[in-house]
Amino acid sequence: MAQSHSIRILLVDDHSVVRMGLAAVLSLDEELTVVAEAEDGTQALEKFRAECPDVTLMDVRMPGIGGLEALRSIRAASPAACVLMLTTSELDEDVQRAIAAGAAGYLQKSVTREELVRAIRHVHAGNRYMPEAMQRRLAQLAKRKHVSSREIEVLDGMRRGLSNRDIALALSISEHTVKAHVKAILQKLESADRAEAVARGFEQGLLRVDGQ
Amino acid sequence: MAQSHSIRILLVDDHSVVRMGLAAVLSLDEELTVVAEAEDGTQALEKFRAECPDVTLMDVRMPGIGGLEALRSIRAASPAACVLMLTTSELDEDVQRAIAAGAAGYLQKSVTREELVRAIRHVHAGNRYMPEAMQRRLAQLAKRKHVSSREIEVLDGMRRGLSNRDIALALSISEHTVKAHVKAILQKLESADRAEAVARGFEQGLLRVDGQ
DNA sequence: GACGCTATCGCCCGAAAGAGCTATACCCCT
DNA sequence: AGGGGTATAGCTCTTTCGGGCGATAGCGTC
Repeated sequence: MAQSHSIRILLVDDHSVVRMGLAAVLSLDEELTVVAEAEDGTQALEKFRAECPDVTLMDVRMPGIGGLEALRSIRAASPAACVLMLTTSELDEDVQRAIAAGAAGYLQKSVTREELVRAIRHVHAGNRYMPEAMQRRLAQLAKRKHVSSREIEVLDGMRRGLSNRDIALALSISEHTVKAHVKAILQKLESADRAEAVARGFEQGLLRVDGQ
Repeated sequence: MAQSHSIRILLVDDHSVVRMGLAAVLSLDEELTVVAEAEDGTQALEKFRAECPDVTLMDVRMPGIGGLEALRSIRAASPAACVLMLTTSELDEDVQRAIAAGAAGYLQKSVTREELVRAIRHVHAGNRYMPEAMQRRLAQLAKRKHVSSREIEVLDGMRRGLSNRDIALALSISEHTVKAHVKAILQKLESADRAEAVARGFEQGLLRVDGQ
């Protein structure tokens, strides 16, 4: 079998157009072979198990089980899995999470053919791949204060227009505690009031349009 | 020339991967010819002028001059232009604006090859093309109360954490007027307070992560 | 074990927000 | 000419918010 020096690739993206684009780009290189495609996280895990690809190219944002969860599942099933994450938007939060979850690299979809191929070879060789723009973003991200999960629950209450008291009721804690959380949130997000905090939440990917 | 029955197409998308995917999809059909590609709004207008394509496939969201403005420019230059807008997210606000700006149709990037080709033929024949999902979205959208541009300015002030007085100063109007606007915004967006209003603003595409 | 971070709970207080009410002037469309 | 939407402006009142000042307890790390 002459496949030993061929890089076997799994494509995961909910947009068929993007899958076709990636397939077209990759087919130009003899060494790269797309062995399977998936259009959501569940399929991705199935195909991964079935094909054991050398490299997985996966969109971060997908309906249903998102790319991040799929990444975690894959890495759980096969810790050595080599997964390159793709993103349209550069929603910061995701980059960090993906790295933490063991992504081998992170790319924007605006990537050129050359860089994409380079990235695939790079991660296949066992390295990490992170474009400069992303690195800068990560650096910025690292500067940001970490917002705890409890605080995000409170922030989500604000986003839904709840008063401190209502949030307290919803979370079964005292209003004073909620105020303490709100205060911490405003500090961490450098916001003057809850409205700005909610805006920052969206900007930083802590809150999502599609309802978390 | 046997080109009379060939549909000449201009592709506009900032993601090269997507352009290649579209090109790959379209090349499967003999009748469809991609005559040019552009990766931003400015280029789109240039290429449009140079090639006078029968159909333009354009992404809504692009860096710099967005797809909507490009659409307007093209329609201004050539009112009969046939432009199909493509979108990743289904950010509601844009659909409506694109229709208003004279788009011949609206597609999501998750579209199948068949539907894409059908859509192109359809609009080339002079019809409008709007998938059911989009139509439903438009219907929902129509129910929403229209937020005036002045109100969006005020909403943007809230998003930046400004108090009513600060917004008043920034817009050179009285604080009372700002309060009136805020009240109108809360009503229209069915929000309990400014925090929820800001959240709705993001959800409805009135506010954007990338800074409007 | 000490430190840091988090979650929890407490009080006081001034400033801001939002509800309720009214009113004028403008523009566009019918 | 009239009606609907918008922008502007004013008033009062109650609620909420956010700042400032605390405190205790748990959990993980160094």
